[in-house]
Amino acid sequence: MPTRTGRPPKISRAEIVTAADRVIEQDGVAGLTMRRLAKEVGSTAMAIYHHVRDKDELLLLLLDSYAATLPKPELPREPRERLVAAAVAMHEALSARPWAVEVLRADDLLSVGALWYPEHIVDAAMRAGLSPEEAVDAYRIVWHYTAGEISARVAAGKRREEGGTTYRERVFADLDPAAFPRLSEVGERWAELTARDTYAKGVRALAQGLLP
Amino acid sequence: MPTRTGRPPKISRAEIVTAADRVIEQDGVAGLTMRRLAKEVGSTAMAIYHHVRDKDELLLLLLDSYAATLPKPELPREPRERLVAAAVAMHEALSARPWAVEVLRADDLLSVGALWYPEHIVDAAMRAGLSPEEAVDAYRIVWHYTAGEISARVAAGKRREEGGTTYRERVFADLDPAAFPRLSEVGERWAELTARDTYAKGVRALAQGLLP
DNA sequence: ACCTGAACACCGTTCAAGT
DNA sequence: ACCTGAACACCGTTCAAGT
Repeated sequence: MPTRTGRPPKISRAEIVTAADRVIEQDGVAGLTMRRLAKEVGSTAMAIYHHVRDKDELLLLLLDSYAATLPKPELPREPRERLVAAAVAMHEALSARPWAVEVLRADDLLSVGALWYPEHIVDAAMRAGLSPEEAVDAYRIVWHYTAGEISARVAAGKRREEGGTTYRERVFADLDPAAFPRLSEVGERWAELTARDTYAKGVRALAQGLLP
Repeated sequence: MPTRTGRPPKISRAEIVTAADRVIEQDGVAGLTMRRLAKEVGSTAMAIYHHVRDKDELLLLLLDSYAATLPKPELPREPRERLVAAAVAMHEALSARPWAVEVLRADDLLSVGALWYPEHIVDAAMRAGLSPEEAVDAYRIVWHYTAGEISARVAAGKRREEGGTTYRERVFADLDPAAFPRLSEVGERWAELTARDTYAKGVRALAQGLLP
């Protein structure tokens, strides 16, 4: 074992990661800047680059550290219910850290610690009788739906925070009933209807449509 | 009609919008900066602010101008097929301008000119026998899936461009077969399997699961 | 009325120098 | 080996001044 020499470190990778998590909790991902993070760890922005290659790597570290804490619930035996339960668990994990979706969108699969979810969704699909290829398709379809739902939820939250009439409201306000009879029919109830949580409904539909 | 006085304009809103579309076509949304756009219209960044409130408004204008050009295909009569066809058309429209999803994620509905899609998806769902509430749920679920699929596609494209081993590949490389038997089984074929276009398969599953 | 240039308050990151 | 400060090359946007 080589003797470590030189100046002893003031900050560690672990410290940086927990500080970053704290910053995101307070100010959102957009609030996580290298300078702000430096302040949080009581150092300078440039010191961080000595422990982490760049901001992207930091986000991946953050992801892994969060993934490690995820619960691995007992899943029902019946294949269709099993798939739905695993998907709902994945959705819950992401709901707690919605920024993770933005980081993960790059890959249609979660980080190391979160492989549990795809594993069990693929497993459920295969237990239901799908081939490996079909099971992977099923997982990806569920993932796209899940990621899309979370993204919309995040965006809707931001919109509500900012307040004011949204583009959507203005669009609905001067809607031509002749051209859009169905949307006009729903009309003003749109906001109320779109606030409902329909995630589970969607996964159940997917499970029914995808599994034999 | 009041007489317009003062310095005649050198650039117009329409010019700005078409220039912005050109910039995005060449350099992607990330490449669309006010300074870059100014160069494209042959003016200064600040001149643009005289025609457009801010960058967000510019993106909405861009969206509307694109939406106006969208085809409105004849749809099949049979409700389930009708829903699938409308969704596929929406997916195609977004595939051609993937940045639109990023702008639209804010609202779970398209811009004025693109209302055609939700209108017909809701219509198909109601023709199939769903209540207005259920039909809106169905639309939103289809929208989340569609947006998620496009986002993943965009991200995958970027990843491929940048090249090099991705995080995902590294994750798969040292996969514990005991902990993740199903994923290990698929293993190296993952990249090949996830490259397949499964959008239509997903919508068909949704249609089957959501409609009576 | 429309356009311009300089400037502000930010980014992530590099570089050369310190301890 | 680790940290620092100054600096670079960017952002979107504001402001005061020009034509």
